Amino acid sequence: MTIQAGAPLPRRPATIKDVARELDISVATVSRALSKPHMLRPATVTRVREAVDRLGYRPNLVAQNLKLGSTGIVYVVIPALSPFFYDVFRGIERAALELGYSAIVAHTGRDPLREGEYFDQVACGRADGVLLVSTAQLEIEPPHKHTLPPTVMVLESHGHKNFPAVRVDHVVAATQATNHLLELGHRRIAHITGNVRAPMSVKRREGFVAAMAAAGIKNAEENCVPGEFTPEAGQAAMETLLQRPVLPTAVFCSSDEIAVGAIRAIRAAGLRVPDDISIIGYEDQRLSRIYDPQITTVHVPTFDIGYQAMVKLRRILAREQYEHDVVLPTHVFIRQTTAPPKKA
Amino acid sequence: MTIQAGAPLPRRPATIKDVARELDISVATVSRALSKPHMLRPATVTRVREAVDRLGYRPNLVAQNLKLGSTGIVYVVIPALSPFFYDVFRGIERAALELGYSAIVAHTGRDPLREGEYFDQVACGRADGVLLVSTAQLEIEPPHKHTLPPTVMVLESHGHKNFPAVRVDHVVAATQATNHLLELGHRRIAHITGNVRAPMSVKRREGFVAAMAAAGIKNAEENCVPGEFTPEAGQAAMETLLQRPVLPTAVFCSSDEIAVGAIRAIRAAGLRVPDDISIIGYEDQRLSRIYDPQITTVHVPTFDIGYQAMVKLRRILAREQYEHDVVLPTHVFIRQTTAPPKKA
DNA sequence: TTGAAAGCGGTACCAG
DNA sequence: CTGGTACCGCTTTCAA
Repeated sequence: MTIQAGAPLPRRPATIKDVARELDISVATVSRALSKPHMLRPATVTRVREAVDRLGYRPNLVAQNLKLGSTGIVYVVIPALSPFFYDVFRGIERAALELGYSAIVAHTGRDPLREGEYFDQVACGRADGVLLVSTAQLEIEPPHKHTLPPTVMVLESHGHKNFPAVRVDHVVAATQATNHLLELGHRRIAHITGNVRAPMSVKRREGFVAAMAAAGIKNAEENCVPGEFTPEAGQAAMETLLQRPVLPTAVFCSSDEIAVGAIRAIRAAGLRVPDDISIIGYEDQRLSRIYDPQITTVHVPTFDIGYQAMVKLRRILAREQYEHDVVLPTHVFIRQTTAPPKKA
Repeated sequence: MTIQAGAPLPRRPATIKDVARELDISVATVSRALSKPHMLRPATVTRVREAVDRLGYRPNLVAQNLKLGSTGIVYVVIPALSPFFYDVFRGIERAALELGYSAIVAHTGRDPLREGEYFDQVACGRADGVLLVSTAQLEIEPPHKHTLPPTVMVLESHGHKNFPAVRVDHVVAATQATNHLLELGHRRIAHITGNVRAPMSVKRREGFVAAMAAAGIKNAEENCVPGEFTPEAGQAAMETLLQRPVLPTAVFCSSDEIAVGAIRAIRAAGLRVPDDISIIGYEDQRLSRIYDPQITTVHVPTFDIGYQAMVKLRRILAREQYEHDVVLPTHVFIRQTTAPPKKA
């Protein structure tokens, strides 16, 4: 076990002045050699480059930001690190790369305080804008009202602030899921919701109930059982459902993770998916493809959402025109967990 | 569809000067009222606070950083956003919170260039240090040699640079996994490796071969089939294994995702896990608990690794003593995919 | 207790 | 083509 003494930090980094002094030229020249080489005599540029190498000089970005007033960074603020978020982030990142930005993930753990902090950081010049990825209720603290940075909502729209958004319509998507089940011939369809405090959960339930009503099935509310966005909650909710005197032939789960839990419960009860009960998930997480059986689910175009959100943020920053609210379409991806109901 | 005109960005944020002018006092006083109120007459402090509120003033962090020379931010640089990374990050975050830092995720997509860029950003004052989470081979570009920022490696040690690290010993861990199988009575044990370019893959294989040799089974190399860290690769590798004239009774998979693929292949062949073939994974990803059956795996203490890495980085930044290389223990978590071999 | 001013490390304008 | 210098917004001596 090697104990490291309070080791010296890397020595003071070279500054532009060091380079200027080394070459006995002005800092202005050094600065130009680096950012606008075409303005200088090639020989000068070369000398500067060499000195820069020799001294290991790197421009201090903080100073650069301060002077320029922009950072080329956007904060991607997310409530929770979830697999669902991957693809969204990939889309953001792709666009950021193309547009010359760095996208940095700021995780809040659903803590409104930290969310506020990150907004502050951005408002205070640490980044140029924020992409607010929402999968749950958001609370942006009032203190920031004066100086909210350029923001676009990703996945959701925001209840209170009227931020520009790139999102999907959960009501429509839930309707699609329900219709898929209906079209297979199911009538006794149950729904396991996500965390009811999350607006998306209530919208999905809303879509479910509406689709059922449109098919002539009233009081579908009674077929809804409250859950959370975890396999454990899905399992518990499915167990409740399995106790009822009359079993559903299909279940619309508010997320893929819930679906995984539901399937486990069904199997534990000695029943089979989809033979006895069909299951449809939501989100099209990687999990739904990996799982055995592969889960039929509502695909949310996460990559595109991320991509377009970043593009929109750029337009805002560049003061170009943009569409305030963009809604992307969802689709049902049919895989192995849905089938027509068994003939009784 | 509402087209938003090139909307005005939030108006120029108030600066410390605005506040000073508003109150007809000096900027120094404003600065002090905010950071060292005890130095001022309480009345002054109050007046300043009010003006700050009124104008919506927030100190510009960039300017503050420039002056103070530190940011309170650490970059968590990761090659790929993976579930495995979650818990590591949670640990980092917990420690960061306790120590008064913000941990920001910088994703490189395994692109050495971007990795270099982030290092630069930090070296150039955008953050105080970096936690380099490695799940694969890393290439830090030479140009940064002069001014590498304070860095600690997380999960791995670095082949070339001798960064301080908090990690596990993959050779030992692989030995544990293999021994578990051996102790159950298995002798025909196969191993599906991860991407062979990743050092961790070769270490795991090394541990496997060593454990087999120690049990008197020579040439275990022949039981190794190359894969990648994905379910698809795991499935393909397992299919290869299933073609062999004599089947293994157990398979040590280099990751949980590989295990998932292997299980799929086994089932597709009409065999059962663990009745016909036992499977052990590695990493203890969330997936291994969610999956049905739950996967026996080697637990890597991801949260602790993250936590301790952040603590170490703080010590480095504070110029305190620290242990250069910290190795945390791993354990086999026995779940549902391993059992004694069938009596033939 | 408060103010004036230097300076953090750059960039860009204005001269020459 | 190059140098001098003001300035970005803030903190912190040094004086008053």
